[in-house]
Amino acid sequence: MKLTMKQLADLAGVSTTTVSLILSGKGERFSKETKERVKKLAAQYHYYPDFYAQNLSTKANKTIGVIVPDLTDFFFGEVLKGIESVTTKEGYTVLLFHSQHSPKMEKKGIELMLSRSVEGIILATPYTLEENYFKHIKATCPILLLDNQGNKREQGKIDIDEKQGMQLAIDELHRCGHRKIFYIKENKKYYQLKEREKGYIDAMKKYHLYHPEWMIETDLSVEGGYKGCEFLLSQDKKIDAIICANDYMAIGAYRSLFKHGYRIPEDISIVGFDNIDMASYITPALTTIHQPIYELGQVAAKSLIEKIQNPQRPIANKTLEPSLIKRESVSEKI
Amino acid sequence: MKLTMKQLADLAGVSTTTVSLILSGKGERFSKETKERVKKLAAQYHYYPDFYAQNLSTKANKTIGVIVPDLTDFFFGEVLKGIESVTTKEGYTVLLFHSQHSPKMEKKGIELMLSRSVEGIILATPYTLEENYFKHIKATCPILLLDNQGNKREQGKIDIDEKQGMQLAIDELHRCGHRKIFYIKENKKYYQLKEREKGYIDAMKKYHLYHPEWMIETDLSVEGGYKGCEFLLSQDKKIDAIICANDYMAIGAYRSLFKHGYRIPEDISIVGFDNIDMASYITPALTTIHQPIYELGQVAAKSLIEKIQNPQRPIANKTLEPSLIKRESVSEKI
DNA sequence: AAGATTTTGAAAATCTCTTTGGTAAACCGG
DNA sequence: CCGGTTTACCAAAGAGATTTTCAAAATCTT
Repeated sequence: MKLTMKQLADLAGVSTTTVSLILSGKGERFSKETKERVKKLAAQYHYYPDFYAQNLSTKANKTIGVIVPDLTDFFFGEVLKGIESVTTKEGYTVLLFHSQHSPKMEKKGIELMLSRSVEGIILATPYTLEENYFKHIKATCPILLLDNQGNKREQGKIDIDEKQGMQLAIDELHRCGHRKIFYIKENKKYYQLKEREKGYIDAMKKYHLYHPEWMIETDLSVEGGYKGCEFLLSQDKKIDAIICANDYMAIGAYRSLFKHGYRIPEDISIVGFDNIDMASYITPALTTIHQPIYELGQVAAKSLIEKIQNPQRPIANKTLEPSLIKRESVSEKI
Repeated sequence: MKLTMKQLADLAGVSTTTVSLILSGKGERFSKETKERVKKLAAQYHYYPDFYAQNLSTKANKTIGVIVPDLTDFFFGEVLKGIESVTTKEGYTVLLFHSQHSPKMEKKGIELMLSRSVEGIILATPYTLEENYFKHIKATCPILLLDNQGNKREQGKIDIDEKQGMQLAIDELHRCGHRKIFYIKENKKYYQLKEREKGYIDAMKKYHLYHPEWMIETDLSVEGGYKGCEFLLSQDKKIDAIICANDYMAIGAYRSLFKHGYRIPEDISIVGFDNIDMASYITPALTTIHQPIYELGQVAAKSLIEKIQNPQRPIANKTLEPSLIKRESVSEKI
């Protein structure tokens, strides 16, 4: 049912050369009539070149591969949007792969990318890649690790300074007069969370406030935040403020606090982490740490495209800075 | 830098036929040594066949194309997850395209899909397709319209009964004794929203409660819901309940009501629409209409794959039923 | 009008794989 | 030891584009 170029050429009474050159805009040298006849027929029959055949000869497909563990996660969704904003501007197409949090799938994704000769890869997953395999990929096409494990690669790493974000949160709480600052955390899943925890510990030590038992471990989800907060309240401790490892957890904490009749921020202050959309919509609006995730995606895509265009130049490592978004969930005690 | 099959064959001292057959598992007829030698070399050099060349000869790529306007929208994200859950089970790969709410981009996406010889297409965008073009696509590969405009195609349409959802909401409010039921709506963007509005009008008429001025038009967003509610409150009318055209708007309405000191649901009841994750996390948890969106994606993918496997059989139209999720935002007045 | 030049378009090589149709060597029964 | 079967492998023909090279026709020069 699909027309080949040969068939179209026969229809127009010309050779495939002619069709190819005219349709790709390189055919000024042909007579006006020929050009128009070919173009008209192509449109009429909805002709479009076969992508596979095209690639086989040209090898320049203006495609970059992006591998993420989970699209529905706010973080990766945002990163992807950032990436797409620059790729579309630069005329690149994104080939997306969804590893579903499985390192095995991730490897499959990389193979998929390589077999499709993408011009570059952005790997936004948190697993460590075997060193040899990484080298092999790098020999084939540029690859960029986004917010990855923190494994000490010499180049091609883009991330956010998570520790700094936690500093910001604690500095603000301290400035507002809070001292008993608890942390609802999770530490299995991602490298980032370990960094946040380190940040908490360092900052609390800085103010001589560090107590290991002020850290509550739970799941990284609304439900987890709820449970963590319930546990905390059950202990009958005096609480000034709670920092949650992400905004979802903070939303869970809200639910628990409301249930027990606490007022936010009058009784207990809350700080989240990530600045998801919802953070500004809940009541009271959540004070949180903004992670420049969209920018992270943009910077990554820019770096990669630059590398594609100048293969000899190395990809610079980049670390972006988070910022504090003050809203309504922290009270000024002083 | 990338090895071709020919190079690998030379390395192993065999022909490309041999390599091809062995690596694709169709080479039992070769000697054990040859098989092992080839496999070992392939692994050692990380060989994988060029996807484009492969497709050029085989034409069976086990890929279906999915076109959505916006990935970050809850609805499309959920649909995509539903689709992927069945495609991966059936061994199909999804080629995703993001039309960014532009009909022009959408056409480009379709062309992309066709030029890559996908075996089928799921079009999840709300625009009407020119009839001729639609026929052309259908002649090339199966296509399925997901929750589309409601344009009267004879086949290949899958959607949700939005009107029924609104009925459910109003029946429940009425049952609970609410009479002054307002509707915060938007009606420019999607076909679905028009259906919801029709559903509101029909159901209100059924109970002889219909007043056109009880419908407030605003944007389809948290911000829009907030503004719509502010406007409503400014009118000093007696309000029993507010239905919002989606959950985001309901979250906006919460914010406005809290600001003015109203209690939900004691003073005013709220019903949302869509059942997004957040709906169960906010306080009070939002009573809403669950749209079987994930299932919608699943049904669509199943239908399409069935069509691919039995091309002669037509795709059945399907309409899924929404359901009421009772939570905490509606009070029982009786 | 003969030779040079330009215009127009076709033939053929190329890209990498799959698959069909072989062939050469080994083996086997009689 | 000869025709027939197996075993183990290869050559070559596609698949549908792009692109270089080359040839015929038209036009220009003097």
